[in-house]
Amino acid sequence: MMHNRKIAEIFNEIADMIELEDEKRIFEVRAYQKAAMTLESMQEDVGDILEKKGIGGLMAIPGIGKGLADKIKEYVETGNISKHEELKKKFPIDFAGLTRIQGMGPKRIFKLYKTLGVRNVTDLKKAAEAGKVKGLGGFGKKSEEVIQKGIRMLESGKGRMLLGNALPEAESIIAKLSSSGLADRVELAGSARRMKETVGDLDILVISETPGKMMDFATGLPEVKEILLKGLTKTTVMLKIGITCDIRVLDKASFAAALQYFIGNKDHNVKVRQIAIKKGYKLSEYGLFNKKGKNIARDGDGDIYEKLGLQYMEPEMRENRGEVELAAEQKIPRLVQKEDILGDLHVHSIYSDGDNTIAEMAEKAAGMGREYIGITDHSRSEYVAKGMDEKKFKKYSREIDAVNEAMDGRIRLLKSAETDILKDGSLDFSRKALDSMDYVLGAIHSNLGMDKAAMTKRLITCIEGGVVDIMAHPTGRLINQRPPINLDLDKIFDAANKQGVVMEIDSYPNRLDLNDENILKAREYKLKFSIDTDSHRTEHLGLMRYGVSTAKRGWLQKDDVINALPYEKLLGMFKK
DNA sequence: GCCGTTTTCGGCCCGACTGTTTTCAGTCG
Repeated sequence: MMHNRKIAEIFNEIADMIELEDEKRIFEVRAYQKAAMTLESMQEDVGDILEKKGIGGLMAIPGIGKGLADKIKEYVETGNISKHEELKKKFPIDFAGLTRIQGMGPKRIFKLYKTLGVRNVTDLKKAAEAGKVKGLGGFGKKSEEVIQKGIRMLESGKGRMLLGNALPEAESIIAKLSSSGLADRVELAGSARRMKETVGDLDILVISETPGKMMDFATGLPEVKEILLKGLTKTTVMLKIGITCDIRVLDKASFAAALQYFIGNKDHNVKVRQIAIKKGYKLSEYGLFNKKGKNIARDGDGDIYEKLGLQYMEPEMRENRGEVELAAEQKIPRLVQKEDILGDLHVHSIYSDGDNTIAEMAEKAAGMGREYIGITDHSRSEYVAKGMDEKKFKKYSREIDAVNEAMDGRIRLLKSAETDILKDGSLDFSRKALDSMDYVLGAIHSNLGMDKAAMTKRLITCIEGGVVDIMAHPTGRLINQRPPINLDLDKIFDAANKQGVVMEIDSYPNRLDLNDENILKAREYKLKFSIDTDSHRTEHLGLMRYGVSTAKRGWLQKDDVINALPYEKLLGMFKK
C-alpha cells in the first residue's frame, strides 16, 4: 500500500486551505507544497520508512520536520489527518480535483464555491455550461472557455508521456526550428533534457532576433494541434501527439542562465540559487548578476556552474539528490556515456517473440559498431511470447553458432536465453541447457502478484542457486501500465552482491528497469549493471540511449557497467 | 512549517502571461 501520493494530495489541499484562511501564512503553505512534491517523487513508501526507521526516518526527508512527520504518521496509522478534516469542514471543496484543471488555483476555486456553490469538477462543468461563470467579478467570457477547455483536457486523461514517445517528437521539432533560418540556437530543456522516464511537457529554448517570425513559424509546424498561448517570449502549443510544448525565445545575453534554469529541476535550481546568493551573486533565468548588477553568464549552462565554483553536472544528474553538494567539492564522477557501451546482452529473434532473424539482429548491431550481442530468446514457460522448449533451444543454439561464424569476427554472438524464474525460484531450462549458455539471463514473467515476502524469497532462491548471471528487468514494472513486483530490494541487492549477480537496466522506454532511484540504491551494494535494449526488432537496438541516460540518472560510471567491457573481459564476469 | 559553517529567529526564487483591469490578481513553472 503506497501512501505517498495520497498524503501529497492531502498536503496540497491543506496548503490551499491555509492560503485561503490567511494569506500571511504563505510560507507555511509553501512548506506543505514542497513536502507534497517531495513525497510525489519519492520511490520509497513513507509507511515503510516509518516502520523501519521511525519518525526520525521521516524527518530525515528534506522539507519534512517534526510537524509534517507527525501528520504522515497520523495518516499511516489512522487513514486521515485531523488538521485536514478540520479544514475540510470550513472548505468542503475538492481542491485536489479542481486544481488539476489548468488555470484553477485556490483563490478562484474558493470564489466559485462562495458565489456558485461549486464543490467539485462536476459542479464546475455544469456551472460553466450554464454560462454562470462569466460575469462573476474577475471571471469573463474567456475564463469560462478556458475552464471548459481545461475540463475537457482533464477528461481526455493524458498524463505524463513516455520519454521514448516525446523525445523523438522534440528532436524533430528542434531540427525544424534550427533549419528555419530564424534561430541562432535551439536547445531542449526541461525533464526531457534530463531524460526523465516520463515528461509532462516539452520545453524548447531558442535564440532569435526575430521572435515574432519565430513564433509564427513554430505555431505553424505540422506537429501543432492547437495554440494555447502565444507571446513574443513564450508560446505554448498542444502537439498532435497529446503533449504541450513551450517555446521560449531569448536573447543571446540571457541564454546561458535560461538554459540552466529551464533544464532544472526546480529543487536543483533552488539549491544552485542559494549558492549564488551566498557568493554574492543573483541568479535568475535572465542571467547571473554580480554585485554591480552586471550579467556575467556566457555561452551555456556550464558557464553558470563554473562561475559559481561548481563542477559541471550532466542534466541527468540534476534532481537535487546530493549532486550540488558533490559538485561543490569537485567530486562529480565521470558518468557512463553511450560511446562506452560495446555490446548488448538482451536481444530477441524470431526464435521467440522477436520480428527479425538472429542474422539480421547481428548484422544491424555490427553496423552500429557493437562488439558483441547476447541472443536471449524466451524459455518455454513464456508461451505467450512463443518461448522455446529444449528441442527448439538446440536448434537455436546451433543457429547462434552458425551466425557467429558467418559474421567472421565483425561482431561476436553470445549464447543465452531469457530464462523464466519460476514460482519456486527455479529456472525454466535443464541444467544441461543452462550450462551450454555463455551466460544466463533470468527474468520473472508470471505470478506477478505474490506478496513481498514470497516474491523476495523466490528471487533470492534463484540468485543463491548460483546459475543466473544477469537479472533482467528486475522489478517487472511497466510505466503507466503495471506496478513493480513486491520486493525487498535491500535483501535482493545484498544477495546479488554475494553471488555476483548483475542487475539489468532495461532500456525499453516503458520499462527502464531498474529505474534511476533503484540504481542509486543498488549502487550502494556495489553491484554491477548491464544496460540492454531488450530488442525485439532491429530498430530497437537504438534504444540504448534511454538505458544509458537512466544509468546516468543513477550516477553510474563506466566501471559499473559490464557491457562497457571488451569481449574477453566481459566473459570473465560470468559464472562459467 | 522548515531550516541553519553567518542564524534557533528570521528568512523562505521570481518573473511571464492572461484576463479583466484602469494598475493588478491569479496561476504557473
